[in-house]
Amino acid sequence: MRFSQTLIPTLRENPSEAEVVSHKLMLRAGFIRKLSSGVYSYLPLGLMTLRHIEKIVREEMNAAGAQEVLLPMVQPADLWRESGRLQKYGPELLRFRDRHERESCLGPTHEEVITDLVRNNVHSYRALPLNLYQIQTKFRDEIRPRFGLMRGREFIMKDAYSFDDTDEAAQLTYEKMRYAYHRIFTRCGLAFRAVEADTGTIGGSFSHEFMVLADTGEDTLVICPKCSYAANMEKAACMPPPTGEKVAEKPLAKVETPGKRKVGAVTEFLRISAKELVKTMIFMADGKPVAVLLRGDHEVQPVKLQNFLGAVEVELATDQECFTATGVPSGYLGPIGMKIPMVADREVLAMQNFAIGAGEKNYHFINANVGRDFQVERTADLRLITEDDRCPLCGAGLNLTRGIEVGHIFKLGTNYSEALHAVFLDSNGQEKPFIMGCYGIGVSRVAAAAIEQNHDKDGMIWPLPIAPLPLIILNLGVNDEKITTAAESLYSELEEQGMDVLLDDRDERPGSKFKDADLLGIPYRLTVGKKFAKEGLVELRTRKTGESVDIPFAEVRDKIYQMINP
RNA sequence: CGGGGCGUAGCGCAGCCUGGUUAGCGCGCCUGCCUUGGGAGCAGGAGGUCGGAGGUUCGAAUCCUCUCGCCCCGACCA
Repeated sequence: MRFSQTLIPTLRENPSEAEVVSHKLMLRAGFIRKLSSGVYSYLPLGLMTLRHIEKIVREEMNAAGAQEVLLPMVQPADLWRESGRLQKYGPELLRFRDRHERESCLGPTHEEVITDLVRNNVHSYRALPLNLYQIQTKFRDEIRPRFGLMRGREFIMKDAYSFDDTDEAAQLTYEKMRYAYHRIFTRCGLAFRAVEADTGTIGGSFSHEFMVLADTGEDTLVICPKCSYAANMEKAACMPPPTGEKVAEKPLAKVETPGKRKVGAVTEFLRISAKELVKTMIFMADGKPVAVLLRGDHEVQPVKLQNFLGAVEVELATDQECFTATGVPSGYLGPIGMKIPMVADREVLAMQNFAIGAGEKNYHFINANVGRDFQVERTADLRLITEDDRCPLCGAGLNLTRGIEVGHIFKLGTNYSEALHAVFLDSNGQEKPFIMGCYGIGVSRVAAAAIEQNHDKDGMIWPLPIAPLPLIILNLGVNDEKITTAAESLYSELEEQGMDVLLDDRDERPGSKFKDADLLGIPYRLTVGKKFAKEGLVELRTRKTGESVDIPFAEVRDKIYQMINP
């Protein structure tokens, strides 16, 4: 590929629309251009990277026994009505009518279509297990697209759907996919972790998210450095509190705390730490108030509370809702005399002689104790895990890390097969719904995540397997016959050997070529310039390390070939 | 949808508040000279319905109304 003849519109300055580094760099390096909000065109270099990711995905999916298909992007609304998701999915599902006034939608995902395909064509346990995947453009009408390819409305996704006859078989399929995903992201050259995730509204027994580790990631992960434990913050379990030494219970006392409402103000006033106070927070769970008791320095994890209560929606109550529900102004709420259902975080049980709101304006109690002063019937792990917590499996200290979700695997069970009546006959002639799983990889997001994880101030630094090309050759003497001949012959020989090479044959000054080569992040760079003219040497530089070596021209081909095709 | 901000040349911006010749600047682009190992220099040049529509005015990039698009924060999410 010749730089001069390829559409690589590099930009010297950062486009004002971009906020995150992958977005900025993809625009600057001429990988993508925006058409409209959340919708991007892929230019040659961007597409080359996507193709490399896709190739790895295909190879590993095929190796895991999955078969590639390509499903329609335009889908009939009736199918979505049948699964019940036409209502549930909400405005993220882009709907429209065709010329015959038929209701249609753009596929944000393909559970319905695949289940329809399978129910019409697979009827026997003999055909199972079946695992079908596709690499397709999805459209989700996101409320707020942002961060370039990281959260576009249109994006490329690999999605696979598995169909099994028994739970054990489905479990095996799930494990195969988990293994395939490990191989895929490893082969992409990315640092990642698989974490336990909340199954969310999809339900099902379990789910793992594959997270590319990057400081700029949107999600926070909890990782144990000693054992294999890794989880999403939403899911991360907190160890039950240690049953410490019991100390003597002090008498409960009421103290005036005028105007002290926030934890910080109360503890400062009482000269105690937040760990010696139990705060009472009111949440509205599907419209009904619930009081949550929590150690002063902890925070509620709403998803845990939601799951514990079996609620669809959980929200922190407003001050008004608090007062209406309890008759006490927020800030002085306490468990004693609480009129509404209460639930305590487990950690509260380990506390003694702690402060609480008195349930009366401008007063708190000190030296309160569970059991003596009030009862808690329901306790659970409800709080957000912190850096001070210990691994729930092995007890080691935990690390919190940022990550970007690039893959998600779910065991779906029979949710969709039952809704769409997708059934088969088992060996006993019994009709049964397929046991399904679904497995997604955000292909375009992988590219963005790779940049978030691998870049420096000069530009991208692509891992070799997914780089648009492995090598760029800089001709620093386009007006020098000797240098040009050498660069051109090197280029054509390597291309003949089947290697993708970008030849910078532009009539630009050396500085510009170096800057662009860095920006594009191509792993290896060969410079043919004045050192060649004088001494017959070309410079080989590694983008990641910045290390360079001078190599006699005659040895370069072999050296390159070894490095790039190990 | 709520809050904030921005649309002026391919990119980044100034000008707008306080209306007044031909709308500027840097980068990029084209031509020539010169230069050639980390985004050189000189000279010349092309490129604008000032997002769009309507209004106020002798006169609108500038003031008013409407509208479209984009970005950021929040709720939501691969």
